Amino acid sequence: MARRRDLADQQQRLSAATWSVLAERGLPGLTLRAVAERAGCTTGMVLHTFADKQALLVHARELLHRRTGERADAAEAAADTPLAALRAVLLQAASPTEEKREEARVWVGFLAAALADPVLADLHRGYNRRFVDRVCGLVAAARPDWRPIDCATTSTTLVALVEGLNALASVDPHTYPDQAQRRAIDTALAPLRSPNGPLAS
Amino acid sequence: MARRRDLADQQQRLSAATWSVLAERGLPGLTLRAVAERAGCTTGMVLHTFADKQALLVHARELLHRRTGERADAAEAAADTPLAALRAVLLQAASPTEEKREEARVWVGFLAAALADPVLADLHRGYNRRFVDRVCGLVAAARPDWRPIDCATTSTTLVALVEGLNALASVDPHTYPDQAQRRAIDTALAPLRSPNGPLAS
DNA sequence: GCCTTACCGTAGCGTACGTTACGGTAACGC
DNA sequence: GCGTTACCGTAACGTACGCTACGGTAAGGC
Repeated sequence: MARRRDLADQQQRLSAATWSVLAERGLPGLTLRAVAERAGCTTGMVLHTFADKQALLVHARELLHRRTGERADAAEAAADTPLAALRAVLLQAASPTEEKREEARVWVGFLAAALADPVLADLHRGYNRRFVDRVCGLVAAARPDWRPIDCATTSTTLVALVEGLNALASVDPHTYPDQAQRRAIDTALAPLRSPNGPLAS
Repeated sequence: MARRRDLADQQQRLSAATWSVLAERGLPGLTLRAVAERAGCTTGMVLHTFADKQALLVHARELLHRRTGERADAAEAAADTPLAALRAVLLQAASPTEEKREEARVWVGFLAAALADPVLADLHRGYNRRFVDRVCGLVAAARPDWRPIDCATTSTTLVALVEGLNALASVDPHTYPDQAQRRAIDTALAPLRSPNGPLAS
């Protein structure tokens, strides 16, 4: 035998480098050479760890989902009521940390890549639907008196709002500052605090 | 002298071809050769009409803004009340036509491109701020009793929702069908029909 | 301590990109 | 109708890409 490498660690570090390049240079700047340089290795090592560029992209996409998922888990677990959990999950998705900003840029990059790459599109749909399902469950828990169709509409609305805020703020943080994002989310959550239905005034 | 070309017409046709390629192949597939092939000419003609690829991109971005702006103008003009105008403007941005779907994909592409291209980022910010201003004006007209800060928050919320719906539906139209988009917008417009403030239940 | 073997850096392949130089071609002035 | 001139198709340049083949190197087994 010869020396054994830590494959999982290499995959983690390389997909983190992929992420970093994606956030900084955008989708056109994501090349194997750029990833290798950022990771402090060569393109040979990159393609020994991942079969091809698409495998690297897929792994980085999974990493992004895992990170956001874990943060959502933590936010949800820390809240004591369903409404508070819902608000926490939505707010953390629009949190003002630089790390989150980077994630938003990467998310936009993968969204655009999914438009031309069926594999990335499938991943994106799956992850996004899971996020919608999570939000939908929290909405239903917060408002057990609502019909499922209302919960579904509300959850897609909330997810679209949060992702839209993230996408727009990633390019124009001045127009969409953190405070505005929080206010927007709280405005959208107002119907959940109302004694009426989601569409009633 | 020699034969004179219709520069404006060529620019229009080439940026339409650019747009078409962008919608179909995504940003990575947007090459001068693909644009030339789609426009039925050669790369030489493309680069005689536009100085370089970036000029072509900029012109296509302006064309996208002009189209969406004109449609918003039409929707706004056809409505008889400020609230109806606001709803029409938002709904046309999420209209279910294939043309609009194409625009959504192109918009996502330009959004991602703006993350790495300062020129496109400036254009994006300018156009988006104009859209927010338009929505803000309609909100203020529909609810003259609201404070400016509430109008601003509501308008950024509505714009983020609409753009988020467009972005998500462009990759996953099944999860975000037209009906769901319309319901989401009407849900978000509910506070404007309420006799209370934007944050009240 | 040597041999085997996995690992990965190097170098270069083929391809496609943006861009440019040049020559052919068609229209206008006269 | 002829020369001039703007226009644009052709072809190729340099570059950078994804990817691969090969050889050096270091870590294990015995």
